[in-house]
Amino acid sequence: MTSIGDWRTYEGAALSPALASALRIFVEQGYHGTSVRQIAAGAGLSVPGLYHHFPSKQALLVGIMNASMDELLHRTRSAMDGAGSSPKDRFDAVVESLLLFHIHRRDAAFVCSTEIRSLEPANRTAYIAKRDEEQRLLDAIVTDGVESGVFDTPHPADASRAVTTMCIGVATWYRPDGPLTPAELVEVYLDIARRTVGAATGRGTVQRT
Amino acid sequence: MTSIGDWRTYEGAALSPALASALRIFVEQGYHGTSVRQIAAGAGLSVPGLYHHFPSKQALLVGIMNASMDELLHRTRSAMDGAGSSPKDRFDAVVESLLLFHIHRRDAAFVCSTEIRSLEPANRTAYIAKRDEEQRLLDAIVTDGVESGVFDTPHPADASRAVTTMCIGVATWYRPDGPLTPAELVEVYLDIARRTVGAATGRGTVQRT
Amino acid sequence: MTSIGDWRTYEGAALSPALASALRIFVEQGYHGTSVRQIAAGAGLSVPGLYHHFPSKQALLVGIMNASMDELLHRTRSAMDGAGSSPKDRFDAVVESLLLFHIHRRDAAFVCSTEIRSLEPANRTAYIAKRDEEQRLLDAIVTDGVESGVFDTPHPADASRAVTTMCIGVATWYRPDGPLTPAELVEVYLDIARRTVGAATGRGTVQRT
Amino acid sequence: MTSIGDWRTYEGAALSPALASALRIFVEQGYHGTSVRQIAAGAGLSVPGLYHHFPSKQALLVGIMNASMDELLHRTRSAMDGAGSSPKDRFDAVVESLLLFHIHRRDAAFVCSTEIRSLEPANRTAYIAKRDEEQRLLDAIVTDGVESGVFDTPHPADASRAVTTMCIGVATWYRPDGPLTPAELVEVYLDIARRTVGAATGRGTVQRT
DNA sequence: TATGAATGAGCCTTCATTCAT
DNA sequence: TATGAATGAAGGCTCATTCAT
Repeated sequence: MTSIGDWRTYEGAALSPALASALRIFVEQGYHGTSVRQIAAGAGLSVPGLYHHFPSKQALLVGIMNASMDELLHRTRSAMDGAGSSPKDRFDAVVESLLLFHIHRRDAAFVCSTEIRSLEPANRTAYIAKRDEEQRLLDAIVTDGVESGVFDTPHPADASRAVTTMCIGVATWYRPDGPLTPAELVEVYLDIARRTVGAATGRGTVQRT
Repeated sequence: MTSIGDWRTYEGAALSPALASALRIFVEQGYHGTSVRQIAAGAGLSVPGLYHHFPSKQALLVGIMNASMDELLHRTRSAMDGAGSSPKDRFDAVVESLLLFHIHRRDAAFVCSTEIRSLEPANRTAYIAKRDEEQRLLDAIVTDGVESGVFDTPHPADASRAVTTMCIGVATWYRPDGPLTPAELVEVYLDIARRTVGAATGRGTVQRT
Repeated sequence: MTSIGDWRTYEGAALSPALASALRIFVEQGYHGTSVRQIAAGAGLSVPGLYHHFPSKQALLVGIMNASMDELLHRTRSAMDGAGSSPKDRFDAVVESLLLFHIHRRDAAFVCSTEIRSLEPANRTAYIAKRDEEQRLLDAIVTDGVESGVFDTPHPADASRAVTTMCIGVATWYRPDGPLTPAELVEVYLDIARRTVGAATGRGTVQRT
Repeated sequence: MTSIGDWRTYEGAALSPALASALRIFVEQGYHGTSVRQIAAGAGLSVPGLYHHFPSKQALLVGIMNASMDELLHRTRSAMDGAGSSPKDRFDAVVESLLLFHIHRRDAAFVCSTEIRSLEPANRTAYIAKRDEEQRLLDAIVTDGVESGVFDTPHPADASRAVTTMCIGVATWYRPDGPLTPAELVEVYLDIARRTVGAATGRGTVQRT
């Protein structure tokens, strides 16, 4: 759906009513705190009506989490593809992609980071593979940047994970009606992220001691 | 229990059997995914025996979360008290305190960051007040450091939160049998955290472009 | 379909796909343990497609049980008609008919003896009338044989029922790939049945004490 | 409970209220046609109260069937033990034991013969082993009697099974308020059973052809 | 004719909690 | 203090059946 070039564009998520209802309530009450009856009611369906579309409550969670991670992976790859070969540009693209996703798909991203343990083993394995794939995209760029000298950190893997962690954290606290617009948040966090990996910021804010 | 000076020392947590059992299972299954029967069995108690010590399942969660946040606040204040007045030293002390807590109280910290929504409103309000109090301790130091010129970031509040976020994230992935000892992890993350707020690192690793 | 003379001949049952599917699953799981969805799937139909042919699950059971009992009655009457007037010959004919039916219509016969209680009252009444009619055919022959002195039992009604019971029981345990061919089983059970009603066997195996 | 000598004595079955209720309804509606709610109501319990005593609906069925078969085995062995070494006496004892059981434990016996397929695989295997053990007790006596010349049948195994089948069938139709007292029924069926295996009856009812 | 979609009722089971002993 | 027994409410899920298309 998202082709190269529009990885920055978010319109209303295309979740089915059932998934959208499940997502809404999972965010507020968690997977185990949510009843199928609530999900059905939120989707304007009877319980068997809900089961007509999804075979189980677990399938709803899997549907949300896999669709989200697939979208994130797709967008991140698009961002990388459009960013050229410079590690700095590629780093910026991936971080921006992470940030925009966690801003505009806040609920889904929150559930993704919160309900991994609620996935049944096979589903968890599959999901984690995708999540790790996403993490490796950033890892490779950071390693590349350090090796080519444009990044400067003695702990590329830890720095990469720290960047991911803080971007994921955005889904926990960001509010559209808060003080930061998405663009402002991206600017702020890009600055922080670049520092984390030792990419000099445009304004040269870090001096030698 | 923890007096000034030993905020770095962690021994076996002093949770009662009931709280310890609840914590263990909450980590794996979440609050709503855990039954009172499981908790009682894990504590070697009958169900009414458990209710003799705690009046409800919610009380167990409150007990875990409040005790944890109290301990963190206490340790962090001890760390600050022993760090003198330099913003850099105070920053390092608070970050190290955060890291050690999320390493050594990993399960409790994980539940604290995961189950806020499972708290009943009054309990949630009280807990969030403590959590914000902890956050403000770091915020004040960062602001102070920026104003006094030893830190350099245009976004002190966001940087402070980012540092907290990445420290909290440690509880999600740290394993005692992993590649990093607690001391090594502290060193790595202190480096990352200092960069985030523009505190020059000891080795002057970042140059101007 | 079965005319006088071929009451011994069994070819593939002429059940419709829906009835055949229902029968197959009723045998394994019982009427109440079988869902309409399973029946439809087994018949290669959608659920509404199944309802196009049969108005209810109950109608499927009625269809199986009535068709089976009608077939048995028809075959038994054909057997009697071809057996002449001797009570011994008539007895043998009816017993053989019972046996062949419970061998070749094993599944249907099993359901007939097992699911009477699953019939709604009106259907049950109608079915039991047929079943009793079948039983009376044998009862009359036994009584006749006793009165005419060719059978010797002080309990004709009980003996007749015992014979029926053991023949019905064949449907429970007979396996086409077991040690007995249908013809052998008929021979064995005819011997047993004759003894039951005191019809001297061909080999005069029983002596006075 | 039943010691040698009182295998003929039946007093009120010692089933717990839950098992008694389950049995009563299983007889009328079958296992799958019976709801746990009905069983609980019939036992004067709430549904969780029922589950306090039995962990599942299946456990109720297993409880009924295993207890019944255990009782039958025990009574049959007692009957054999008290019957001396003569095959005729031993045969009579086992058949009488079978008959009395199917008269006085009619409901349980009916469920035993009807709900085997409702047992989960492991439970079914265990139950069938007991049932076969019971059958082998009679098989051995018949074989013994044929070998020693007091019984006369060319098909001892089939005759033995036929006897068992007709005794089991008693549970299907016997009514305490019917025309036969238990003692009369035993007399009638003992006569029929003896004929089946070619044991001469006391009154010499069968002649040579 | 055939089916995707739907539903009220009910399934077995478990929940957090209580209370008599 | 500790527990066997109990319960109203709710859990996830499936039932036989219907209907618009």
